[in-house]
Amino acid sequence: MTGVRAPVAAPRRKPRQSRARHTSQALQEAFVRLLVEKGYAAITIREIVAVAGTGLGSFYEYFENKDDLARVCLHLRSKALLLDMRAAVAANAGRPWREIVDVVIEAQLDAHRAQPVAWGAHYLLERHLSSPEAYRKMYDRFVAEWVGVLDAAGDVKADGPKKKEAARVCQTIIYGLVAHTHLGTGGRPDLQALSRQLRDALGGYLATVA
Amino acid sequence: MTGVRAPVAAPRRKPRQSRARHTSQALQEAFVRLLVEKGYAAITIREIVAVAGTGLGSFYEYFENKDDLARVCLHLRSKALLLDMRAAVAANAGRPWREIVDVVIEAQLDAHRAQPVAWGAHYLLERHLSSPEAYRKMYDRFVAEWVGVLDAAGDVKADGPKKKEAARVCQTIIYGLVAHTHLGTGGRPDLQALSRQLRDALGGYLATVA
Amino acid sequence: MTGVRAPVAAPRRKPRQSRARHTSQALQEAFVRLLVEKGYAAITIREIVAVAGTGLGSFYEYFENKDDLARVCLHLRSKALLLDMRAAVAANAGRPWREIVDVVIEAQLDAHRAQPVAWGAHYLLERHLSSPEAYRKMYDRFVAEWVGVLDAAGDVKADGPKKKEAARVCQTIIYGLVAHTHLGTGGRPDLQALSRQLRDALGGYLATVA
Amino acid sequence: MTGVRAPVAAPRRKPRQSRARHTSQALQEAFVRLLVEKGYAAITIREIVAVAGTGLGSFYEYFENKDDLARVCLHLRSKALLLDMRAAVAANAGRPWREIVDVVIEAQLDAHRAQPVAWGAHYLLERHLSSPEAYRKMYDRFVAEWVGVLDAAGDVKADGPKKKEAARVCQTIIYGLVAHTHLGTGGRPDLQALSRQLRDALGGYLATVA
DNA sequence: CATGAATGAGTATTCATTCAT
DNA sequence: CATGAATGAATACTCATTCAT
Repeated sequence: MTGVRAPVAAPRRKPRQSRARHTSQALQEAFVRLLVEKGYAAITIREIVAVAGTGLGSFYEYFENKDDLARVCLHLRSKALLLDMRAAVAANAGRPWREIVDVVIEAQLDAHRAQPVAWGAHYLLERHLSSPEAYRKMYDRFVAEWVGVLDAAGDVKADGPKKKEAARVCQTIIYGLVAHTHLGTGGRPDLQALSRQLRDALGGYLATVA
Repeated sequence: MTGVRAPVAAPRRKPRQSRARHTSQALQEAFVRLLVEKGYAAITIREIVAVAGTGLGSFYEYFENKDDLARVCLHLRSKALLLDMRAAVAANAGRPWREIVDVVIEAQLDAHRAQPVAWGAHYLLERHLSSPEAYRKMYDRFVAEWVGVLDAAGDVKADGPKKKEAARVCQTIIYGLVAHTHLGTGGRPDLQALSRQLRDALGGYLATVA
Repeated sequence: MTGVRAPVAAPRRKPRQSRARHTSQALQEAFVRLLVEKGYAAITIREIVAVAGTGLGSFYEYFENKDDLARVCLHLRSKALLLDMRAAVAANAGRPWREIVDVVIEAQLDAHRAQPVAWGAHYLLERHLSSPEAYRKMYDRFVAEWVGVLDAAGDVKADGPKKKEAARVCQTIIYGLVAHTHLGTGGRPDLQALSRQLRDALGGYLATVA
Repeated sequence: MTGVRAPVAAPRRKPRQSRARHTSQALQEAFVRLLVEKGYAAITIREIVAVAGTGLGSFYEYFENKDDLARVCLHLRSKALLLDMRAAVAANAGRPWREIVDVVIEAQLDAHRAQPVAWGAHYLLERHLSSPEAYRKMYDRFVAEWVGVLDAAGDVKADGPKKKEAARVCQTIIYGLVAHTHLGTGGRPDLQALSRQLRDALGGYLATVA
């Protein structure tokens, strides 16, 4: 130590666009690719930048560390799913719950159908990374979305607590089945069967508590 | 790893095992405690032995490394749960599925009721640690157990594939709800509500596909 | 480094130098400010340009690196002091040594009085930075100046070696007391007391060896 | 990030003796040797352990980092000097100040005579490393010692503030001359001349203010 | 002239693991 | 069987410096 710590504002800038977008994107893609190949713990920053084709320093220009990059990937993907779900619900508001749930199921499966491997990596990463807080936060976002789903249904008349519980259970069921299907099958999830199982499980549960 | 036994099979303890048993146990307990406090990645071997009150070298007398210790903890706990489940089913073979499922639910909840914090740590650990292979293996064991559950029911007559699918969905639902309840609530899971949710979800699903 | 001049020699400023002068000046001032706040080792180029409000690349337009900037700051300041000292001596040549020494003391203290904080930073920097060579070089310049001081006195008649030794001791005493006063007191040096101490110490020493 | 920060006591042990003493000693000696050879900033931890003949990890077993090691070296050496000084004064209490000052000068010079190169490194290191706080602290310790010197003299009767000022000036003079002699001459300080200069400077100053 | 995104050389530091006692 | 000092492989990360715009 040579001097006195003092209140000098620590500057930290984030690049804005174009080139930035490209580099950051490349790093994210490299990361996901490596994630599938060798698992989170085994990935080094040097590998990520090697695969991304950027310099080592560039990594730190865009992300704090490996966890930060992972969190960004996780967040972007689940946010997109959330939006898909919301859009599907909005387009079908007022219809009976059975139809709306079907619509939500299909919306989610469509998203997963497009990139099954990436989703596999996503669920893997999520299991590995989440602190309890991050886990809860993400979960709550989806539960809130499910409350919206039930609200949108024309034939659901449950009070607040009941509805929230049902939303939580629905989210747990769909998340469990979808995640398990993508985790348990190495890259070739049977989305046909998954669709049926989801309908049976969610339909059965909601029919019971409705 | 010699000297470690699942808590159900109580062997005659030879005097010389006594200290060994004690040390291994202490290490496991220290590990679980640290797991809850700071998360898997942040735990070092040095900390484990410090908390356990043993020497650094002793750790390596009992475990290969941190992962090994984690795997042992994970394995012992889930094996015990599996045995509880099996025993409950065996004692109620032939009864209708709704009753047997209730029995299974209660068996699992009893186990969780006894050590809610430890189970929270268990689910945390499992999320963090599992490689896809380990995950599948563990899952398959439980699915097989659920096939047994359905077999034991007097009123289930589904063919093999159908039955296996149902077993998988049941396992996913119960695992998802139980794990989420223990992860999402910081140490104070509402097992009352969980019990009801499980009955509704499993009952609803099975009623649908029965 | 072109465009930088010691404050005493005021050259005609060509328009095109204006911005350059400004940028270089801003960098120096930012550096000195940071030096006081957090110490040499902790300062990064990025911080300097952030505080100076210039671009990162601009730093390298004016300085080779951090050491270069430091050396420039150090050199400018001590050169100015040297010139002040010389001017004071020249204006009082021929008078008895006691008076001339008083004049030199006052000249130095005047310079320090004007910017006590900057001088604190200067001594800090000097301690940190100087290689033995740089240290010796700077010291020799001041010792030579002190030889001039003794030469200018009408009542000193010592031979070369004796005179050089006396000059060295004088420089060491004045440097030590002034530097210590600025280093040891956080920004509020008691220059009144320092003046008295310098007169006593230098006067006492020279009276002894005269 | 994988978990929750929590209040688990961070264990840090320090080896005690024998082997410990040896390793720590070797590291200190290697450091001093490198310090003379290439200067503080250029030294890497890897070099230190290479010269010391220990493993890389061992360095961190005994020191926090390079600064920590430097501080320890600095502290040990100046503490030893302080003790020498004190002992010399104690053995001559009551005698006139001129004699006691001579004794102190000789005590310090004896210490420096024994290891002129190491003392050169010491002054170099001190200049490089000291934060203002560390600087002040060390200085104050020596000033307090000088108060003791003046107290021990049979013929000094100054009041507190006056005495403290005189002590500070004496310390500054002796420190300045000794340090400069060791810094300015590459390893071959003329301690004969230094002794004379110290007597003249301290004697002259004290005679003036006495 | 000014800028700041990109770069990677260079090091500190951690922490699992060994093995002599 | 237990211990903990010694070890060094493995990596994260910083920050000076460049150069295309």
